[in-house]
Amino acid sequence: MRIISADCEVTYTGRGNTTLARGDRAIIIKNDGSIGIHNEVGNKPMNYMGKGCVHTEEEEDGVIVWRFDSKKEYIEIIIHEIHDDVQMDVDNSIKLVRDGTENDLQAWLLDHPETIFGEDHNIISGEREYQTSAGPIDLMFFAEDGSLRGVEVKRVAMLTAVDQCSRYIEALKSNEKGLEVDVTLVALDVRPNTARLASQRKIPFVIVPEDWREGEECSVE
Amino acid sequence: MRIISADCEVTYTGRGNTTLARGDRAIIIKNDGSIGIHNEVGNKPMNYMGKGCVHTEEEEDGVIVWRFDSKKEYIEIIIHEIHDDVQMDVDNSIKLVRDGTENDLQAWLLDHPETIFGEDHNIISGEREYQTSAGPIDLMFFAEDGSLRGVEVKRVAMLTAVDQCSRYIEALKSNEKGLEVDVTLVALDVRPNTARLASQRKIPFVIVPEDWREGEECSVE
DNA sequence: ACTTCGGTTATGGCA
DNA sequence: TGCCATAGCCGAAGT
Repeated sequence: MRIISADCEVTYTGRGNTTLARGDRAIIIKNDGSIGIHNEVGNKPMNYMGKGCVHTEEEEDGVIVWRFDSKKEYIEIIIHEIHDDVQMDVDNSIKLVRDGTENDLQAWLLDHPETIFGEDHNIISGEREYQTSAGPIDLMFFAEDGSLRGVEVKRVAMLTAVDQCSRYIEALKSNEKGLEVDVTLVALDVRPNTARLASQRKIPFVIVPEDWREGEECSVE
Repeated sequence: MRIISADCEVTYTGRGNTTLARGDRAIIIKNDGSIGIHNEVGNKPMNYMGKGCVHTEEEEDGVIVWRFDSKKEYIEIIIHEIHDDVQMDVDNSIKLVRDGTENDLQAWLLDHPETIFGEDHNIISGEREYQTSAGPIDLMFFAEDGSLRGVEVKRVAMLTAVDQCSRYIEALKSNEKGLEVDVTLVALDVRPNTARLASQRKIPFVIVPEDWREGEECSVE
């Protein structure tokens, strides 16, 4: 990647419009064609464009103009002065390994329905990504009495998670007529407003302890 | 900011856990204490931490270990070799100016209820951020006949926007008893699924032309 | 190509 | 400070 320190001004046009007045910035141009213009605060660039944009350069009235063009977006940088310009070579084949994602939590919950429904539950089986007319629900458990017990899993549950549950209930009630149906919200963290809304709508929610995996190892012993 | 090209490996612990095997990366440390570890793809760092984390450095068994510590998060970088290490000074006082945001659209719609309700509307007045028990709704218009006509504004409306409308209707109906109430979804783009859900729930929606501001200038003339 | 959804979302605004 | 909603969200997976 190429990293440039420059006195510059930036205009962006595309999904919105932005202008950035003249000043010193760090410009990062990566090999995949993505570009970011950084100030001294935070990880997000002030301006940016995704992979695959085309970089052109020309001189107009004594200043250099860089243009970055994708189909529907456009950045123009007026370069008044370049202070520094370095090249850094970087490995891009090695992938980051994630652990403790929502995906992991889902898989774990599938094997631990007692976390959701209590030790005396009557769940026979369960599956992931059960299809409903409102989209796939994270987990679906099947109980001895024939009832369907859906579960929406989140790391952090906010208001929209409750809305999702409502949509699934709506869909299941109209499609699985005659069957007993409920949907439970399960998360590591449920915000106060979210808990309130869930209660209002009679949607049960369960908070999973942060150390769910450690708890697992203990219970195995 | 300081930018380092280094052969390194990274572990992150906090909201989740990640590991990144040894390889060449670009490490950006900003003055506000944020840090990002970049590969050659995209604008997002592979690993990162927000402003205010504390940087310590020590040597262990011949390799250098950098630690970045905030209250609840933690990054450890094992530095095998530093290829390059540059300092770039950057202006951080100049703000990015945005235009055409949802905020601008809201302000414009407040002055143009006909866009939402048609030329023969009976709106007397309107205000922004009208408080409901489900949070503030973007716009509230007051009609001649005393009815309340809420508007949720989005640039791009997805399913969650419909859910928001439902929440506001829920809240308004229970708190403004006796008054006629409706909520309209207004956006530059309403996705097909979103339109379907809105129709199902009898929530009207309006698509504003992309050139709404230009249209304004024309109609003024 | 487009849509949908998770994310260590980040970031700003407001209570 | 904590909580909520937006974002030019990004990026990935499925269709």
